[in-house]
Amino acid sequence: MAATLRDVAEHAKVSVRTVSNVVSGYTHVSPGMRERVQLAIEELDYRPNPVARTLRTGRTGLLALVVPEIDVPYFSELARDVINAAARVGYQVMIDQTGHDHDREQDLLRGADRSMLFDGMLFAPLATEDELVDVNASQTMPLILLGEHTFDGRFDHVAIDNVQAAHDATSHLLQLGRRRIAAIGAQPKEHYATPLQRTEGFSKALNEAGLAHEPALVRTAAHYSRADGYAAAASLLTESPRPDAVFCYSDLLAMGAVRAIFDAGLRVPEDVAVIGIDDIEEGRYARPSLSTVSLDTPYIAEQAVARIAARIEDPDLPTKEIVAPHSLIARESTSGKRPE
Amino acid sequence: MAATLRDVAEHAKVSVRTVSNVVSGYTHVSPGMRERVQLAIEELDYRPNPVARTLRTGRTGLLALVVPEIDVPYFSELARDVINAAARVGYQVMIDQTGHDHDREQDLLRGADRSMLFDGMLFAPLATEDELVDVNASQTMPLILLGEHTFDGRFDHVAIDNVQAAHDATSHLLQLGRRRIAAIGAQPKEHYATPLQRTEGFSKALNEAGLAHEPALVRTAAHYSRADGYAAAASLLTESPRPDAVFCYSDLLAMGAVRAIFDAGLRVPEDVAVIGIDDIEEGRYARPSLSTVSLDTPYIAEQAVARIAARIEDPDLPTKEIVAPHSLIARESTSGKRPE
DNA sequence: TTGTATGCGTTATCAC
DNA sequence: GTGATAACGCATACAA
Repeated sequence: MAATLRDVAEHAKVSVRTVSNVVSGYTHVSPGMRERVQLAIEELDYRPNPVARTLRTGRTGLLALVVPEIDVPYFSELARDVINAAARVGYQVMIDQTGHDHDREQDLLRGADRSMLFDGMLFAPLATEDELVDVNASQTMPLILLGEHTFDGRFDHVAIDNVQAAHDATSHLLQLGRRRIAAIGAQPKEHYATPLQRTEGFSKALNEAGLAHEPALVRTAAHYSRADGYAAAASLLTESPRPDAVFCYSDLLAMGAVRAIFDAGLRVPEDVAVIGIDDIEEGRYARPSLSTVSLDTPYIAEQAVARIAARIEDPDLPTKEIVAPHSLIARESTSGKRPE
Repeated sequence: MAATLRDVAEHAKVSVRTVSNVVSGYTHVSPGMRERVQLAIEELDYRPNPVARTLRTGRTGLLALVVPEIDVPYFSELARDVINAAARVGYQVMIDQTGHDHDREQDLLRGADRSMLFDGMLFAPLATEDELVDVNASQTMPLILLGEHTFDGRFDHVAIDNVQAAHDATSHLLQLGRRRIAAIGAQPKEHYATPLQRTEGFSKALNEAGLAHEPALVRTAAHYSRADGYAAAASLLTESPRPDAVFCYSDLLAMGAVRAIFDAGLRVPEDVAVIGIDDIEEGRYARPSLSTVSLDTPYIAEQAVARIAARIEDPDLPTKEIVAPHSLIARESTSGKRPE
C-alpha cells in the first residue's frame, strides 16, 4: 500500500503540516527538519497522491485535447506539439476524438463526460463558433478554440487565417498559368468553419484573376481523408474540359487526389497540378513531393498551451485572438522540379 | 460555483445518501424519490466531481498510453484504436511520449510523474523487458506491454510475432527472385527488442534460402522515421553490387527509402523492391503503394484495453501473453502491379 | 428504503 | 517554524 503524508509524519515524528511543507517546497522549514522529513519520505517511498491534492486545490494538472481523429497526420503532429508544450509547463494531455460526430462534439464541450477532471480544454472543432456558444453556455471550464478565425471575442482562439491560406494556395496555381482550377474539401454542411473559409479564399483568388468560381469544379469532402481526396479527384477528372490543377483543403485530401490522378493515367504536375494545406511530413517524402501551405503547429501548440495556462490562472482574462503564421511551400506537385 | 451532492440533497430535501444512490444508479430507491432527486439535479445542473469520487473509490477512469512519438503513423493509428476501445469500456486515455528518451521511458514506468492519477498504463517500450523489470520493481500500477513478444510471464503483453513478421517480409522478397536483400532498422543499441527480433527473422529467412546475412547490407536506424529510412537507403545504394531489395523494419522507414531510391534515379520495384512492416494508411496511397506486413491495430488495442480493464479489476490475475495476428500484403513496391 | 457519520490524502487556517 | 485540525466532494458502513 502506498505511503501517505501521515505515515511519513509518524515515521519522522513530525506533524503532517511540516511534511506537506517539505513536499510542496514551502520556504519556512528549518534545514534540519527538512532533512529529517526527506529521509522519511525516501524510506517509505512516499509520493503525493495527485487526486487528493487535486480535491484540495481544484487543479488536476490535466488538459484535454479534442480533435476529430488523432490518426489524421495534421492532428497527430499537432498533438505531439501540444503534449510537448504542455509538459514544459507541467501539464499532461488527455486526448479525445469526436470522430466527426457532431453530437459528440457538443457533448464534450458541454462537459458531459467528466469535465471536472481537466483544468482546461483545447478544442479543434468542426462546428462553427456560433453553434458552440449555446452549448458552452454554462462555461464549465477554460477553453481554447483551435483552427477557426473569428473576431467576436467570445472565446480564446489560436487560429489560422484560412481565407488567406486558401487564397495563397490558389494564387500559386494561377501564377503557374493554370486556369481550370478545381477544389476539393468544400463541405456539404454549411456550418463547418474551415471549409467555408477556405472556399472563400479560393473564390477570392479566382475572382482577382478574372476567373469565375465554377461550381462544377468544386467537390465536397466529409472527412478530409485520403479516401475522400481520391474519390473527389477521380470524379473531377471526368469533367470536360478536365481541370489542370486541384487545390485540396488538406494535405491528406491531396495525397488521395495525387494517387487518383496517377491511377487515371495522368501525371502530376504536368497534366494536373496539386496543392494542399497543412504541410504534413508525409507530403515532403511523397512522389511527387506535395506543394502546400505550411501551418506552424509548434507555434499553434505553444500559444494554445500558454493561453490555456494563463486562463486557468485567471479565468477573468479578456479573450484573445492569436493568429498563427502560414507560408506557401512549392514542391514537385506544382513545380515539376525536385527539391534542391 | 458547481453544485455539490449536498446542495442537491438540500434542494430536494433528502439526504446525500439518497442523492448519491440516484446518481450512481443504485437500485434500491423508490421511483418517486428518484424523480424528485433527478429534478433537483437538473435544476442545479449538478455533475458529480470525478476527483472526489476518485479519492473515495481509488479509480480515476483514466488510462495512460505511452508511445515513443504520437505523430508516427503506426502509433497515432494505434492511439486512435486504443482511445476508441477505452471509451467503449468507460475509460479515457492520456498520452505520453517518451521521445526515444531512455531515461524518460524509465521515469514514466517508475511512475515518477503523477502515476496515481491513472488506473493503468499501456506501454509501447523501446527498451527490452529485462530492462523494465528492475525499474518497475515497485509495481505502482497495472501495466500492459505493447509490441514485444516474450514468454517469461513477468508482464501482460499484447505483442506481435516480430520474428515471424520479419521472416515473412523477407521470404516475400526471396520468392520474387531477389537475392541481394538489404535491411534497414537494426539498432545500434542491443537492448531494443523490436529491431533485435526483426533482424532475427530477417537472418532466418535468408539462411533458409541458403543466403548469408551480409552485414554490409544492414543499416541501423535510430528513430524509424522517414528521414532515417531515406539516409539508410541512400547509403545502401552506394554498395556494389547494389541491393535489389530492401526490407524496412517499419513502413515509415520504407517511405523514406522509396523516396531515396527514386532520387537516385532508380525505380521501385524494378531496380529495388521495398517492403515494410505496419500497414499504415499512407502506404496504401503512396506511389508505388507499399508492400508490408499488416499488424492488426484494432485487435491489439481491443485486447490491450480489455486486459488492462481486467487487471484493474483483479490485480492478482496471472499474466497473459496475447499475440496479435499479422499478414503479408503485397502491393506495387514489390510486385510492380497496381492493386486491383 | 433512507438518513447519519466517517474517511479517502491533501492543503490551508488557525493557533502556539 | 511547527503542530493540531477543518475542509475539499464523494461513497459507504452502520443505524434507523
